[in-house]
Amino acid sequence: MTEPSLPKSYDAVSVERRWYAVWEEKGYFAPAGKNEAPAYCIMIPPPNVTGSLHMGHAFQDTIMDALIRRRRMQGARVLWQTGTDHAGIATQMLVERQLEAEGLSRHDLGRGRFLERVWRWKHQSGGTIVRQLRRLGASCDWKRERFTMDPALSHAVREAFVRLYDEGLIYRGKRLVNWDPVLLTAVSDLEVVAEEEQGSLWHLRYPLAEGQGHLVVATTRPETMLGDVAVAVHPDDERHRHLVGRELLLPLTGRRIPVIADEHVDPAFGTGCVKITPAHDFNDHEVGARHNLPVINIFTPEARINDQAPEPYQGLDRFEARQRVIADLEQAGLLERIEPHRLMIPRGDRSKAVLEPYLTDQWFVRAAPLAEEAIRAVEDGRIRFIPGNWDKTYFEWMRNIQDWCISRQIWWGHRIPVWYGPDGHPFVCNCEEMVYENAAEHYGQAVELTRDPDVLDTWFSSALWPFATLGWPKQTPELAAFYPTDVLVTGFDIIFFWVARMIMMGLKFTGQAPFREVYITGLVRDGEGNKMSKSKGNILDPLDLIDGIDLESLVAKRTRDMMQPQLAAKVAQATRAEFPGGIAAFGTDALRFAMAGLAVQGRDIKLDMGRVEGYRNFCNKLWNAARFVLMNVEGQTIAPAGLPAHTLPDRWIQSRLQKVVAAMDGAMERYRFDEAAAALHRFLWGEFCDWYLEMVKPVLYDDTMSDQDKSLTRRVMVETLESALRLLHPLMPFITEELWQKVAPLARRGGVTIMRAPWPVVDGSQENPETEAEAELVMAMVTALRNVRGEMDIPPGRRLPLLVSGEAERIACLERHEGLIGVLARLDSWARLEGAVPDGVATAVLPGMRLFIPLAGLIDPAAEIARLEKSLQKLEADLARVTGKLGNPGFLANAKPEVVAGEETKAREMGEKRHGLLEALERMRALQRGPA
RNA sequence: GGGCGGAUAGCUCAGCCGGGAGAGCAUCGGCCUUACAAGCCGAGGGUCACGGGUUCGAACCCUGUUCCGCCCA
Repeated sequence: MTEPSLPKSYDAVSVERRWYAVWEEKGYFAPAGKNEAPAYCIMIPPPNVTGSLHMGHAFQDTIMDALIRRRRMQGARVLWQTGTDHAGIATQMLVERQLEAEGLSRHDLGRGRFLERVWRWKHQSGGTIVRQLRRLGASCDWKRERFTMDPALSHAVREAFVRLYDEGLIYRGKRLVNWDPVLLTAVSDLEVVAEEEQGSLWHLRYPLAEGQGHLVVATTRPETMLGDVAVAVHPDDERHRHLVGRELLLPLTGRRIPVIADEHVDPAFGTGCVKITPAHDFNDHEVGARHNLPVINIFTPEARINDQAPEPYQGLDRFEARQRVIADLEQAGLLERIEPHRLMIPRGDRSKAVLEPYLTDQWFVRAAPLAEEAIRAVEDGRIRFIPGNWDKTYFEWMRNIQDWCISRQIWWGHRIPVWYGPDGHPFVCNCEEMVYENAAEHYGQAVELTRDPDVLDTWFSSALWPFATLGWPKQTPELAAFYPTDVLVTGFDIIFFWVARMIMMGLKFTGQAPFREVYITGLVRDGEGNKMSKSKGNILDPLDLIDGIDLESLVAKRTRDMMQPQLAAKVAQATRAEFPGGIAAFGTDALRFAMAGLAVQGRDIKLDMGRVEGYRNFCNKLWNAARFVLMNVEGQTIAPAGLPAHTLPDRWIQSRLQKVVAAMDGAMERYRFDEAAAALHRFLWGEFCDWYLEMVKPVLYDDTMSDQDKSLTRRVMVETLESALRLLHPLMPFITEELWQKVAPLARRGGVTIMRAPWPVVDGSQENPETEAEAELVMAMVTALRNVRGEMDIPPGRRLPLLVSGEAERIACLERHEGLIGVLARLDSWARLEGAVPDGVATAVLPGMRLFIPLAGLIDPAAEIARLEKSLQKLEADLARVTGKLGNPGFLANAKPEVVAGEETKAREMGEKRHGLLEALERMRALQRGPA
């Protein structure tokens, strides 16, 4: 052994920083490999430019990076396309908040200067998340980083718009849309989050216009009565049928409105009479259209009452108006009652403002025609969801798809490429100069044009991401090489927002689905299973798990900038309870391995900190295993390649390595990252460290072993480790690179980085079932002896004598590996049992052999009896089950022959073992009854 | 109301085609054994939510029920 060349424990932080910088600087992330090599491409779901890294990114990016690194090692030309999106509303809100702090609004600056200001923000602060992404070890090609507002992508967006417009797939129309009265923009259906909130159901009396009597309507939004144009009842509703066709006097307005019959009314809800406000309710809008009713808009864009309502209400905010309307109705004796009611309130996903259905001119994508092909692409398997059942969700949405409102009344984003002539005639063009030419041609003279002020939904540009980032609409070599991409890795929460729309746009503009597979991940939740959110104060920052964080900083971080500051104390308390010592630094590799280990398909994952810590320990274990290998190999002779291994441990570990390579490939191909992590963990810790490195010690340290044997073992040891490092690299890039740099030369493997080292392939010539069986017997003997030692409280340092009896081949095996077994089981000596079993022995029964430990002084008969009885009890339960099965004629007749044979073998071995245990028990009992 | 998923050891989760219930963490006992105490050796711990069915045989397949979560309306 030489002086250790590695520190005694693994220090993740220094290693990670160093290697990432090297990789990036040397350009290892860029596509490489020969042109004829297969291409492999993953598009990163572009994170929001205002965002910062969260657990969802850590999870998904780990998976993407693992896929990417493995393919790269397999020799593919690999591109992980990265970038960010411009997050129209979020970014604009952020910059507007900054302006607000300076006492300014965007209108004070004007559109041009405001946009300059946003760009300035982007250049200064927009890179947070991509810097953080690097800390995860993400091997994306930063040289090709894209932003959805880049000139090239903006060009693609305009081009897409124009083409869709020309085909009639984009149109402008006055429609009821979801309107955000705070942000003053329309949003799409998907940006509405409807949640149940406590409200009231107001019962209002509407008097008949002619004669006595009234009718009672129930509403959750009394203020909208100012815009009522009818009251509807169900045509079959006996209670109200006689009123259909009559007129009501709409209170507070003096308007006469009809009572109509409509199937849509639910007679069981409220009073069975529904007020109809077509301008402010999606259902009412349809009812109104069916009955040719007028549409009376009573709101300003800010959701204040406009001049369509009676004067006293004008200018009131919608919530003030509600109070006022109720008060006035009550005064007029028209408020029958108020009951508490839970209802769904639609809020904007960014502003959290209560949204209004609001009638405005907007741009829409006609989605149904695009959806048709997108549905087919999944139906016929061009695109496959993993897990498969997500296709149901996709189909359901696609088959009921609504037109997509793509215009936003904000400034930050891709401005709609439409200009209007003096008479309002629209000119749609990708290029501003051309538009004026077209207009001049249209009008026969040069004219002034006004550009549409709206911008496009950010998701419109994201939908083009897979091909726009590769140069579309130009037919670039990148597009030819990497499109369609191979797999998309993303969360189920954006299947509609993004996945579905990418599929539609990809098919439309390239004729090909943008990816072949879609791996859908679950959400990362906290240890209790709660969704992580700022307001709950349960966010865990991946970087805090990597670098560690002290308690006070964590508390401060979680309670900073809370939307509801009154929750801060609670959050602080919960945080102190959950992380009394803060969070330890686990390192990126441990975090990544945990993410992979938890990545079970079709299920959200609860982040188990114990697991992350366990894998931090695994890193250290690996580190020390490598340290041990290096200590024993550096500066020593290493057998030449090609010389076959011949010791049992060497041949065993080589055979096991083949199994783990195959397991790893299988798991990765099926996107079973949990299995991949488990296979590597089991092999490295459970086999390589626990057994192989221990079995190697007798070889390396025994003076009677030949130099050639030792040099062979050194070679196998270092080769196996080197292969294992390559297998582990996709999940743990940093520690594997650090160790590989030292290990690879000793394993005579060239190359500058493990990133570009070849992916291990199964070598059938090293698979060896006989060796594995022999090793298993050796290990079984060692385990049995350790078990006796542990159960009988025999000090670990005490060397044991051993007597054996049994089948000749078993004993021969012991004889062949006596050195190995002697060291592992700490034997003093062993001998074949001649004659009767001596008194006072502890017994272990293995298939085909019995092990006796004659240590009269150390063996407590009572303890040994207890131990044997426990073992016997367990055995008899199993044996009963097996004999029961074999005694069942149905089983013998129907079960597969190999199953029956297996059960018979089991029964034989168990019977034998039972026999041995009973004999041992009898001997101990005799000893206890009367010492001779 | 429709759809999807979940219920397995104290906790977090595996368990492929039906054939002796597993891992990590936690717990208990013993160890500074010459890579690693972030470690080593050993042990205990499960009515596989509940009922019915199919089968020689069910954690697994079918069916019903309960509870939990998510999505859509």
